[in-house]
Amino acid sequence: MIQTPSPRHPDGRKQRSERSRQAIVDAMLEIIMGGKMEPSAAEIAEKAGVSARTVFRHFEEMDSLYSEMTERMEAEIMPIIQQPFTGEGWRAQLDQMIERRAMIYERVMPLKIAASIRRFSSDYLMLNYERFVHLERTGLESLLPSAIRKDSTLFSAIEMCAGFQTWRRLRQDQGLTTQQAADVVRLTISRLVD
Amino acid sequence: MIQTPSPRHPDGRKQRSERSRQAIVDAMLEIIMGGKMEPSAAEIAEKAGVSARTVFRHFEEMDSLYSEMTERMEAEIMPIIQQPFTGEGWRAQLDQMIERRAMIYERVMPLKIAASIRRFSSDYLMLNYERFVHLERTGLESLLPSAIRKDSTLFSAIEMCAGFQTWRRLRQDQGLTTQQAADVVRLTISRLVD
DNA sequence: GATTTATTGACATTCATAGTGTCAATATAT
DNA sequence: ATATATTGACACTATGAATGTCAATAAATC
Repeated sequence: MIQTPSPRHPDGRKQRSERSRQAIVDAMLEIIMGGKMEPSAAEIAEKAGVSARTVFRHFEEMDSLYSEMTERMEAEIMPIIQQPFTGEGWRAQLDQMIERRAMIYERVMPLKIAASIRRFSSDYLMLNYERFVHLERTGLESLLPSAIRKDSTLFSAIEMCAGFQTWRRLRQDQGLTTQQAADVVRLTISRLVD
Repeated sequence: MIQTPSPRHPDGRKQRSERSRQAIVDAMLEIIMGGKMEPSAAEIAEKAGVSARTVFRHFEEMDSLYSEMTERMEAEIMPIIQQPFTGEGWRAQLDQMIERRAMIYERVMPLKIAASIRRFSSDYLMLNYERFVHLERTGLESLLPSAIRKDSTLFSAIEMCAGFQTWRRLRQDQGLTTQQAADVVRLTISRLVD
């Protein structure tokens, strides 16, 4: 990360550099959101309006680019995740969490898929994938009553239902709409906790 | 597929060719089952004890190799799938189907993952992926009573629980044992159908 | 406006992978 | 011994990830 000393009017050359860098990440996001799961550096460069050499001036390797993209995505969804629940009681809060996750997963789906299909050839992406699954689990642990948490089969079932890959399967593999997918997750989880 | 006229004693040269071909598919399976999700043609050739050129003599492209691997896998699991259910009633048969699927999914998991991470850059693998999901669905449709089939939310929930990607998530992402994963699937489906 | 400094473009290059053409080497059949 | 099929070895192309180098361009300074 470039540490800028924040002068009164920053260096125009440094601003140009930062514009290039952001354009590259923007291009990556646009290409993946547009449905191409495996953009090449050349494609990203072309969309960003820079040369391929410049892509590798700003990002040491493709993994760095995925990393920046992930940070951008997480910066976007963190405010949603960190919002306190308004519901009274864990059931109402669980409902809210499911609702939020549906929205979040829908938003980041192409990016998550793009990263996940590369995870076997990238230590960084594999660790990041595992970290996300871990966050999914701890998010539930912080919410569910101890009786459910202690029942590992039940807890794992809820964790499975509330995870990104399950959402992706409902939406992409089973072809459900956002509403239908949300209905399926709600139904399954309600049967498990009741 | 090579159409052999089945002579009394087949041509030694043709037998040699067939041995090479099987060695290549065997090598592919061994490398993937050994945990390397993205074997290169060079790696496959080396393990098969043939040259890389020979790999591309027998298989026009890598997709053809995945195709043969898939056929090999399906030939192996078809007898299990086609076995008639012994249980009385759809609930008992559903239990048996879940049991069989757990076994089948466990067996083919590395191959399925290896194929699935390439599906966005291969029409063949994408179609094959979608065909598999379709088979998962129709397998359930042939078994479940019409009341459940008509409730699309409920049916989709069961379909989700009984699918390969859910099994993969439980085993790989959530780190459950085969037994624990089967317990989760049984619990979730029993809550849905009861 | 000239000069300096930083950023980028253009190009050649390497390495890995998928894939192909060609010819010699080897295995098998006659 | 000769003919035929299969394969190995090698050179090659294309694509993608990545790097080195130098000129072109943009921005800052004098």
